[in-house]
Amino acid sequence: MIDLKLLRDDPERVRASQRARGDDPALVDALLAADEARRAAVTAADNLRAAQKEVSAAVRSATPDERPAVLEKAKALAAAVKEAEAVQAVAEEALRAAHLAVPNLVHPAVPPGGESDYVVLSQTGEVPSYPFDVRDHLAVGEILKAIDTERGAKVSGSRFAFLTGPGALLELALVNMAMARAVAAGFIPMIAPALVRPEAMEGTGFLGAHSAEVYRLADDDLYLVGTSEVPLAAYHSGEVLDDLPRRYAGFSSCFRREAGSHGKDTRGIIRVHQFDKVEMFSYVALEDAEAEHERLLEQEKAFLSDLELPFRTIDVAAGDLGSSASRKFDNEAWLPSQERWLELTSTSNCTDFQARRLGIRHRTAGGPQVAATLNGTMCAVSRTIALLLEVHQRADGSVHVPKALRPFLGGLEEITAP
RNA sequence: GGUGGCGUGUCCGAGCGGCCGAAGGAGCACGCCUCGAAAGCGUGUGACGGUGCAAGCCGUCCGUGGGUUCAAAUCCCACCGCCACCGCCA
Repeated sequence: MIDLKLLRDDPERVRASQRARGDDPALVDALLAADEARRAAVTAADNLRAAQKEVSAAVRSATPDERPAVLEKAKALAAAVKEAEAVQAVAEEALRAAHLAVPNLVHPAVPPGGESDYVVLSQTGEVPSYPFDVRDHLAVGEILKAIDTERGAKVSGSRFAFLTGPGALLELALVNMAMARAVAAGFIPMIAPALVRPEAMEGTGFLGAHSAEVYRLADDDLYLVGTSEVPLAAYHSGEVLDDLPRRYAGFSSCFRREAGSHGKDTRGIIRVHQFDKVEMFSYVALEDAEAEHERLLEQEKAFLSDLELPFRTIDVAAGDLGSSASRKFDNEAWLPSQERWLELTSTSNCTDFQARRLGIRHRTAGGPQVAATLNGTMCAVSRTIALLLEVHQRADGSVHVPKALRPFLGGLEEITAP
């Protein structure tokens, strides 16, 4: 939710943000109107309530013969209050709906336009060339007996896989490495629930445009999270925090229906319904949000560098931002089998948008203030494994293990076919 | 799943249907005392919304949502959560 005070002060800024996203600026004017309607309703109801309180107090002190008349008056006012409160409730609900429809303000530096209008900020490492025919990650994984998608499909359906032998060990190594780095950088490690209540899902904005992506357990009214951003953001919902920043690194399984991606990335484990992830999540003061965003980005870049994966960093265009994000950086690693860049990690600055929705504030000298929230992927495991297998493959099908990962694999320097 | 108990401000904790935004503590802040501190004493100390240039004024909030009533922290209902015991279970 955007700040309504800001909206009243500078509606044109919000309209401009809408245009940058390719969204409808009329939503802004609808919100302004709803805001005004609510204030009118609140004022009317407040005045009636004040009058009712007064008369109500007079009931006690009334003499027996004035009493019936006062009671009569009180009853009439009570009815009027009830009516005014109904009007207020309707106005408040209308405001809420209009409020939810307006996405976060886009940061001024964000490139305008759609999905393809991103700006490349940097490239780290060189695009590799191979003196042999490269295999894709699934082919490598099958040679090494690291991935079994056929049995994944037999047991659970398409887009499910077993990680076997070295694949399973690779996952544990990556998770441990990601956690170790997060801890060293001051993040509190967390094992987060993967099932959450509707409020957590709503509060983080995942039941809006992306609700078709989300698994729901209808019998229990619980949702399977697509990222531990959800439990980590909801963790402090409704709280006033004494001290910021708070930095968490959450590990959880992630579940995605991939409803709109039929036929896309169907081979291997690049796009699966279930994977594990280590996610960084920061709560900071609003004025520190940009610096924190850089910090998260640096963590992500260092992690990928240490895995010796070539990647580029892009500034995602306004039209491709999620509704909560004011700015988003993606790190895209080189996928040799397809000779293209593939999104591997991502970090979003949600400013105070998500926190306002979840009621997360912190104490300042000037009273409680809405916090800012940011999230960033440390390691999305399945996709990282896919890239390690592809990028570090050798002609004989064996795979080089990056130095930084070796301590987490018992010193193993290469993975070879069994 | 069953039975019983409980949810009040930063925390503990009291609260007869109206005089309760709410006693009393603790904590915290400031002041006095002190060479300094502790102790002691005094004062202050919630959030949100509306309105106003402002001081202020008005309204809402006692887990959440409904209901009864002129009037609800207080009575009724539902839900959520916590605790204890029993059953089941990794």
